[in-house]
Amino acid sequence: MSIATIKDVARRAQVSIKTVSRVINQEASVSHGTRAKVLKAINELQYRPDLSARSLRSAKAYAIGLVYDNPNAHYIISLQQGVLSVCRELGFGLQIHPCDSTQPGLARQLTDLVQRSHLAGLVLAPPMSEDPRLLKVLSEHKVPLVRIISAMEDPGDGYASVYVDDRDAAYDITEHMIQLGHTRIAFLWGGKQHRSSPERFKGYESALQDYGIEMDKKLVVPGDYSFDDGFRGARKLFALKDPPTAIFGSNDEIAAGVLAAARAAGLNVPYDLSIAGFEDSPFSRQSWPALTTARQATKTVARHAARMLIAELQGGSETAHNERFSPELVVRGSTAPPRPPQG
Amino acid sequence: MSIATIKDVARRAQVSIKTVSRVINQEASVSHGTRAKVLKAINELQYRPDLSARSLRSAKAYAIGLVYDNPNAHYIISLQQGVLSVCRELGFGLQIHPCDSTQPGLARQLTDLVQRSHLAGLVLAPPMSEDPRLLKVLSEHKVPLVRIISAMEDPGDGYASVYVDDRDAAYDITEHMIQLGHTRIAFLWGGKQHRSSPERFKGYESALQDYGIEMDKKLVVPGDYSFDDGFRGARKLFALKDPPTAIFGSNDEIAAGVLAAARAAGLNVPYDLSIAGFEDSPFSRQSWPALTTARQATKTVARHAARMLIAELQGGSETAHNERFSPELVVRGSTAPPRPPQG
DNA sequence: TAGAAAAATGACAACGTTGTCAATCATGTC
DNA sequence: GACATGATTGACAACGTTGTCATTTTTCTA
Repeated sequence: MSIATIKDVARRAQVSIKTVSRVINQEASVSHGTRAKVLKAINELQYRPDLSARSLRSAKAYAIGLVYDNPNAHYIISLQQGVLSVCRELGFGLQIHPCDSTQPGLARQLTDLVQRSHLAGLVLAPPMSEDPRLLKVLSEHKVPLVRIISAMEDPGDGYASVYVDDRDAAYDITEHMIQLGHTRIAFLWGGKQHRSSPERFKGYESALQDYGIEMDKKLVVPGDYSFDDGFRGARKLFALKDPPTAIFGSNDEIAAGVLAAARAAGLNVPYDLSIAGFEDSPFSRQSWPALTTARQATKTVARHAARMLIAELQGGSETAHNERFSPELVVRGSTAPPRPPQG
Repeated sequence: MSIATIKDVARRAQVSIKTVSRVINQEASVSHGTRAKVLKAINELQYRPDLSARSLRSAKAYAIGLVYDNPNAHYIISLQQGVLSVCRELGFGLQIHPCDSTQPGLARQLTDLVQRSHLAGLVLAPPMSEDPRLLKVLSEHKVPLVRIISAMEDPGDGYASVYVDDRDAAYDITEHMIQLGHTRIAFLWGGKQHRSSPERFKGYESALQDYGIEMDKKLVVPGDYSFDDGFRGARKLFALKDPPTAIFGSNDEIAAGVLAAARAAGLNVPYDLSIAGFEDSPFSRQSWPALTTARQATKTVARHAARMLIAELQGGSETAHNERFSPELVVRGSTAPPRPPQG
């Protein structure tokens, strides 16, 4: 049994190939009877249109690309799931493109990808979505795209974006700790490459400010979005004369490092030390105690990004509108009121 | 600036399009001078061959598919990374295809995928790789594929496979606990859908046997590859009159559940209870104590699977040879000798 | 140096689909 | 019943590439 083409269907249904094409593409002006005949033939032959031929001939595109560079498995899978769910819904294909954001030829690589694979456009995850130079090149090549970003004021050459309000959520987490009674709250920074890092810091900063707590610079530690930096940062903090009673790690992985360091130091979390993360990764649910964190809803965010991209292509609306998501505070067992002063 | 095609290159290099095609495809019999001229033109025009046109015309395929249904983010990312690294090396594209292994039309869906997207073949992850009915249909449709499996004797219709020796590794883990001095070692099962579950159990079983330890059926608990089942299973075990001193969870997620249950019950891991998992997921490294586990090297496995698939296509060797990987025991802080009997 | 073999090159069809445009058919109007 | 109108259908080119096969050029042999 060989593979059926549109010609085979046309022959069997006794119509022209163009008519079959019309039925497949749900174009108007096909009579009821003809459509039925064609559908019957398609069914009998188990015909499926060839994607290469289709995208070769047609100006329309039938796939989008998802571009990311992020070592975080859970985040990426969520992105993929979100984008893919929309793609399946709307009959689009998905081309994943993990890459190295620091690689020099990246812009070129992406324009090539779009061109060679006839992609309708790209969904860009951080940190690529926040790289002005990259965006400029893509814009010059007129590559349609939607950005997933974490800072509102981020310049984007007029590109549509899905904005995840990290600052707001970081504020909530800090506020939560303050309301528990903490005043010595440490902050562990995430990677400098990500726009989300300063955003989360700003949220932390302004919560302290709003509650009249002066920021102690010794409690603010630089680092990357990694377990090891969390571990190391926590040890530095423990060694202080006046150590913090709460630590806010810029993401769950950092918080995991802090948790490990706390346990290694014999500290009882949350009674000796409160810990919060950011992301609502599986780790945050499965650790003991489970981590207080901010739920990012990455899947939903990705879904919206994909939908916006496709809508933009089809509707052709020139107004690059943005959408905003605010991660939601999730309180779990890793945060509690500080121990009352010994006496 | 519009997009350059092979014609533009041919015109600029003053040769026929066929010659350009030959240069691109690195065919023999192109003179040195001509090749240089063509390459120059390609460079100047930033020409990149169109993948649709290429795969439409040519019988060769330029992409493979990766099929999985697995809720485990880390596992999937590793698979993707492994397969993708080979694809990039050899100039292939990758089509990911997450799916539901229990869905009725799956076989059809996969043959469609291969046909419509001109895929050269598929890499099948568990549990699809272990479903005889699915394999039968794919075999009938002559879909080239390589399976990633966890049981040697698994029938596969002559398909090549990469075999991960879960039984062996489970034996090692159990042996490790026995050598620490444990005799009451519990086993928490993984999902029934996965062939790996009975394999891991068999490894556990035969280690006990080899060391002359009689298996206590009360210490063997059914479940799925999930945190919750680990948590619940552990609580059941703790409630026994004579509880285990060590628990072997069929994967790291189960072990995470056990760890949480232990902490909730006030048990000190590893001194009151040893715990081991399976997979070497990030969790196992980041929990406290870090989990003793078996490193699956999924990335390497995936890389080999992809390489085998592509080699099979190109070499056309009919002998479906298999490859075997044995996960490696990783001893971390979650296992220790049992407490000496209280006196 | 003629002739043969081998290497290099090109003309053209073909892959399976959709776009363009013309042709045919059905329907309604007077 | 002739004509206009709009709905339905089909013939054919085109998308950008590679496969086939013929032709030209170069190299080797005697």
